[in-house]
Amino acid sequence: MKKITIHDVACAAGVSAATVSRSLNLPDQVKPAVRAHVIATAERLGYLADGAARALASRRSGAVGAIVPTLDNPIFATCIAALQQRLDEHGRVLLIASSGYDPAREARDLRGLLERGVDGVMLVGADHAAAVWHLLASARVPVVVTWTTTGAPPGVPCIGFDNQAATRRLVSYLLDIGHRRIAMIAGPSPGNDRATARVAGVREGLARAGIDWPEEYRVERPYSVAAGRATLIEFMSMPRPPTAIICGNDHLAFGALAAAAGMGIRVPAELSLTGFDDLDFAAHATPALTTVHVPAAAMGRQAADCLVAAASARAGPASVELEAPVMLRDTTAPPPPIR
Amino acid sequence: MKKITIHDVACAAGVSAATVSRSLNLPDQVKPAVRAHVIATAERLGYLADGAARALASRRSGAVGAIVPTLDNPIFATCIAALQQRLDEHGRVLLIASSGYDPAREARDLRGLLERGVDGVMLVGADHAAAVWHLLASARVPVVVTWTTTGAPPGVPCIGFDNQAATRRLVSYLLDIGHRRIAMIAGPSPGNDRATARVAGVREGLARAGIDWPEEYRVERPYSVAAGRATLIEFMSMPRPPTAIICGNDHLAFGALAAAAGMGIRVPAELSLTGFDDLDFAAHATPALTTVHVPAAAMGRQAADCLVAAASARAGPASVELEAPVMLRDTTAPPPPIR
DNA sequence: TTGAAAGCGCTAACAC
DNA sequence: GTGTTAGCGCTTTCAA
Repeated sequence: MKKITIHDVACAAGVSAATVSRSLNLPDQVKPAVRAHVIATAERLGYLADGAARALASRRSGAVGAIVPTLDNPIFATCIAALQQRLDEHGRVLLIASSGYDPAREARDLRGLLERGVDGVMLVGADHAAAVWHLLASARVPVVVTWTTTGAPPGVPCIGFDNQAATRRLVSYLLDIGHRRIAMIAGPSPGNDRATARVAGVREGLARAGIDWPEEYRVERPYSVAAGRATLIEFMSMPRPPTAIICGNDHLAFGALAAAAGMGIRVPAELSLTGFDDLDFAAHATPALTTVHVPAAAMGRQAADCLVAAASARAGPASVELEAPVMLRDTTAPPPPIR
Repeated sequence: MKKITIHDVACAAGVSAATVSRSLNLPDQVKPAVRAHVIATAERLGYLADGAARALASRRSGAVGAIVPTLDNPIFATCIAALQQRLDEHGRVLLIASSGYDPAREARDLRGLLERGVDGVMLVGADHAAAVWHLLASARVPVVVTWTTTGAPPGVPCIGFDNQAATRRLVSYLLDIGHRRIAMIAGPSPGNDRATARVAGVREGLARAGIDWPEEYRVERPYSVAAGRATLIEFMSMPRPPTAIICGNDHLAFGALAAAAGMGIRVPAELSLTGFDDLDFAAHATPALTTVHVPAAAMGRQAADCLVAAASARAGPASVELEAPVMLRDTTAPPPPIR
């Protein structure tokens, strides 16, 4: 028993292949009775369309690609989950790749996606290898940049939020409640405009208040619980330790929180801690983590809509700026009185 | 400027299209000098192969599909991350779908993947709609079942672990340290053989010890932090509350942990709690969560290898049983003395 | 080792 | 509304 093609269905239904094709794809161009009969026949025969042939003839694949830094961080998984679900509703499938924060690998993976004929691509951040933009341009495939609102080439829509403003607000809040010695455990900046913007936000917030930000209060670490743990110990072992630590993401903050507990440092009474992402568990940590809520699911959904629109009509894809509110919870409080 | 095809490259390089194709796909069937020249020309022209045409002619797409219940649970995201990475190393791409634990949606999504011509499919669990197995069989596509070692149709390899044995071991441990009133917050059983097996493991462990398991000590809840929270309150409000609660996954356990804290119940002194999955944060919860380690990344990696092997050779794909060790941490201890 | 030619299964003009 | 006819861009026998 060999593969069933559109011809087999056509023969069995007593119509032409074109009519079968139309019954399936352009239902209202075919007489209802015929269409019903064709569809029933296709079903009876267990016909499964050949996507390759379809894509070759119609010049679109119905697939969308996405490249994220990693799927191991739930914040990206959440975005991808939403993207996938929305694409599914549009009858599209999702091709996914992860770069591991490596620009070269990203370019290579993008090539792979493009060769598979994706009708659109979602990227995280605006900072990518030149090859990425070249490939995208020469393949003439719609792109959407997420997680940021700035830095994308002209014509590329962004669906994101303002990373810099978010940490700036965090700093304002900490200053308001009395902190002056604020440190930051930032994420890796190479190829990561979000991490860079978050640092800039802290710097900006401090500068606006006329507060100096000593070099040693700012370190760059991989996004991991272990790094957060180790770095908190470093910070708190300084002769003049910070009273508040801003972490580049929630993983770092969880590590810092655990290390503080281990060192017997009470959070928030003795030390304030903030995260970034608002993962599911942030609200359930003990104490509950003050953090910035990243609208991951919303970005995924809107990216899907944007790409589907761009693929069908030439619906001028507009950029969207989403909210990234500070979630004040229980890891922040005024600093202890100065001794 | 239109799309560059293999013919353009052939012309520019002064060879035939066949030679270009071979230079790219079967490099050692072509004289090194010619090959080098062809590849350079392709590069210079910015040639990007058309996957649809390639797939149509060669009858394989280089894509693998995976359907997971949800990507929003990091345990599946971790598996997918590993699967994707390994496929990437093999030059394959990953098409991903999520069923939301809905068998009908799973069948529909599988159809979508199959129509896109995936060369293999990874499924979670062995309990699927009949349509799923039919589709797979008639499309003659290799499948691999993960997360379990039993229940798959003959000939379908499983790369998983023994869910039942895992919770049985958990129960043995709890019995050993003195617990007799053991409750369970199980996950939704419909279409979920893992959840069912985990309940069976608890039942078996208790039965082996000759201990009765009252109906009211076993409830089924959605896999969410909120459900864990609410259910713990229910359990602890019973006239005769359990001294230990086994949660169907870590999310439920986190919720239970938070609720216990809220109720002023000390864990593990007054109540023992266990999870299942061993998410990143399990080790960093306060107290650190005793749970079953699910080898999500290992399953993803091995599933990738299995599918790639099955697609190229007919390498009899073998089932693999992985370890799912109990991670004893700080949420379990002997029950309080009987008053 | 290379080239010529025949499709792969489907869609999209274009006729009828 | 439906059928006919060309390809879509590539791989792959088969000959040379």
